Amino acid sequence: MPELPEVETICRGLALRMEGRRLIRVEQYRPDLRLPLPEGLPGRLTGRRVVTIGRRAKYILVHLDDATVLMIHLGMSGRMVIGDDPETPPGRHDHVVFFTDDRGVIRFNDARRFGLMALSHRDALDSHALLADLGPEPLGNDFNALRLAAALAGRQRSIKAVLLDQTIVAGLGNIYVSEALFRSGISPLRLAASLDAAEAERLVTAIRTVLTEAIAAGGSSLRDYVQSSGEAGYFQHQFAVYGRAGQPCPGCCCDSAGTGGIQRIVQNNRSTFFCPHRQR
DNA sequence: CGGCAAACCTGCGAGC
DNA sequence: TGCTCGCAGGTTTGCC
Repeated sequence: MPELPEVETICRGLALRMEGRRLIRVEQYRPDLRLPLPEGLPGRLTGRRVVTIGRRAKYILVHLDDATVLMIHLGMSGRMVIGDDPETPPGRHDHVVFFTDDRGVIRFNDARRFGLMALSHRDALDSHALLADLGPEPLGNDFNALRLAAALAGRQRSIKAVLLDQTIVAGLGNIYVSEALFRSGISPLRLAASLDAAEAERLVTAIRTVLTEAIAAGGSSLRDYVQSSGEAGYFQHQFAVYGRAGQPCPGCCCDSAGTGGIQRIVQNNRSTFFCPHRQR
């Protein structure tokens, strides 16, 4: 479900509500999500104070005052829902619920259970198995045209598949890959190794701007994503291609002479949306 | 190395 | 109304 902009938006909402608060109770309603939940999870969190909420790729990182870090991945359908009534009983698909010392309630809700939680120690976080192989943050200084070009060199896979690979760059998902490729004018079908330096540069710029704009809009709300506040994000109204098969390409607006509009194709078993006329 | 399908699981909308 | 089908923001695994 959520890609980097949605996770970033959720983190910001959680930070406002959780930083500085003590967890006075944690309830767990099932033993597993995509993976087993950590052994003794409620006991290891109860009584701890939340120091900061951070993010790495699509992981929410809850830093606690004993140097424990709770790592949360939302999978496709996971949500972190903030409430203010500790008496409300858990809803359908609420799997873990956190209660704070100021009567706050944060519910991890995940219908499909593709999400996961794990625990780490602050000092071992970067080498944790879930994070160790992740590529650079696309909005960080380590992500630039030179590095991307180096990562693409020799790759005989489509640029679409490579951008979804979290070890190349961490945080993009199916929506923002399509949007970034559109903005850079590069076809999703191109082999990664075929991009030249100028195209890598355009792609880096497109990735950074689309993510930045999406964060500013509070993410994209399709089926079930909402911010922790319950509000929807609104970047979906700015999609150029995602989910717009058959509609006119916003970049070909003055050329109505049958460019075919936005096409939907399937790559690596996932939908890709693009304009074959504009993306080469 | 890379493509491809399936797996994990539930919900929703479309079409009959 | 109720059924089946296809689709969904992610990631992993196994097979060719």
